[in-house]
Amino acid sequence: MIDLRLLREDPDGVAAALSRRGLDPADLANVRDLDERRRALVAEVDTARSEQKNASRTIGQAAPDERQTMIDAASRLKERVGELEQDLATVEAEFNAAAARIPNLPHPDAPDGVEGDGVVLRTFGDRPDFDFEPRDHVELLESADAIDLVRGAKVSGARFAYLKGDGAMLEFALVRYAIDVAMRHGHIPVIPPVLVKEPAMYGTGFLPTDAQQIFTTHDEEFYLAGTSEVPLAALHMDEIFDPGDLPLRYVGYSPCFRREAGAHGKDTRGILRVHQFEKVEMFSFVHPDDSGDEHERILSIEEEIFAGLEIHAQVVDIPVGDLGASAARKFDLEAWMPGQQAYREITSCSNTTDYQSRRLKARMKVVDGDNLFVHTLNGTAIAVQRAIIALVEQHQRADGSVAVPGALQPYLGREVLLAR
RNA sequence: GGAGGGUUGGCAGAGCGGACGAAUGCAACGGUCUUGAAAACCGUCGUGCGGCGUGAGCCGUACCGUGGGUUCGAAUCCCACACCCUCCGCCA
Repeated sequence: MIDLRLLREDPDGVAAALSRRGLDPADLANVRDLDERRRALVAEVDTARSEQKNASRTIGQAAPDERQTMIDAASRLKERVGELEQDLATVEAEFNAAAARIPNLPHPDAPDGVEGDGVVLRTFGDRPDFDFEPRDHVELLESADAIDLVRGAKVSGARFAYLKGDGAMLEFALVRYAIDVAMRHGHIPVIPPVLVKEPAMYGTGFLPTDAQQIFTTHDEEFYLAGTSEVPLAALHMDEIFDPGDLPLRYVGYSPCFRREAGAHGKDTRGILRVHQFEKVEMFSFVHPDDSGDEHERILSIEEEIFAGLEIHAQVVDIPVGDLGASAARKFDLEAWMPGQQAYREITSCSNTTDYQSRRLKARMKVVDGDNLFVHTLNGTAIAVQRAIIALVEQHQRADGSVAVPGALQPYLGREVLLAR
């Protein structure tokens, strides 16, 4: 949710910022109009209710013979209140629906452009240079029986896979490695629920905008979280932090569910884009002044994790046109994938400023003045399936086996993987 | 799945139709006293929305699990749902 006070005070500034990400100015004008109508009606309702309350208050002590006329008068005021309340409810519902669709204001430093216009800030690690024809992850994993895509499709359909043998063990190792790094940086480990109720989805900004991307249960009582960002953010919904509680940092491990509607025919090979994957996700609640620093901090942890895995990747500043509804700024790590000869997204970290906290009502106590909405940030520590692709493709050897990077060896108890 | 009990401010806990945003205690915060601290005493002490001063403040309104209903008036009465606790069944 954007800041309505800011929209009232500086409508042109807000419109200018949001036009960078392609919002129709008419949508914003509509919200402003509904907000004004809403406020006018609130004043009317409050006044009417005040009159009604005063009228009924005096009835208690009134003499018996006066009571009936007073009750009649109060009844008429009651009707008036009822009518105005209905008008208000209608306008408020319209207003809420319109306001919920306005995305967050982009950070001034976020680059212009749409998907593909990202700015590469830096790269790390060495791009592997093979003296043989590199295989892609499907060949590498299938030939070592570390993955079963055919039976994944038989049981669950397209975009599902079994990880087995070394593939399964690789997941456990990567997850524990990533959690350990995040914990070293003060993040509290969490296994969150992944079936969540509607308020958690609205609160984090995935609804209403990304409805086509989300699985629901048959009775539609639950939504399947597409990332543990959802239950981690909602963990503190409707709460007021003591300033001493912040920063509050978590690292969650959970499966992630995505419909991938509209991605038909895209990335159909292997496990790059699947309906269900596992992810270790960092999440922070911070003082509003600190979110810029926290964003850099989370990004640096991601770089530490992948540098430790000796994976070559680039850091990309994502353009405003490619931001999710709740993000003000986003950095992705894109790893080199020899099987595709391309850099592909393996992590993503976003500063959502006060957009989620405003919807979730996660605030911070302020002694002199209004309580502040905290800022929230999220970032991938390990997206298991994509990390596996980058790892096996970059560290593959001529015989199809994979050299395990030093940092992962203690977790795997092995120096070589996928050997036949 | 069956039976019963519960849900009130940060916590504990009263209130069961008429001035209740809600007694009281604890915690917290400010002050007096003290060399300092404790104790004692005095005061403050929820959140949202709307408005005014847009400065600490003031006014109105809403909120006693959630949503409906009855009533001139609901924390208090009625209905539904959610969650928590206890017991039985099932289960990892």
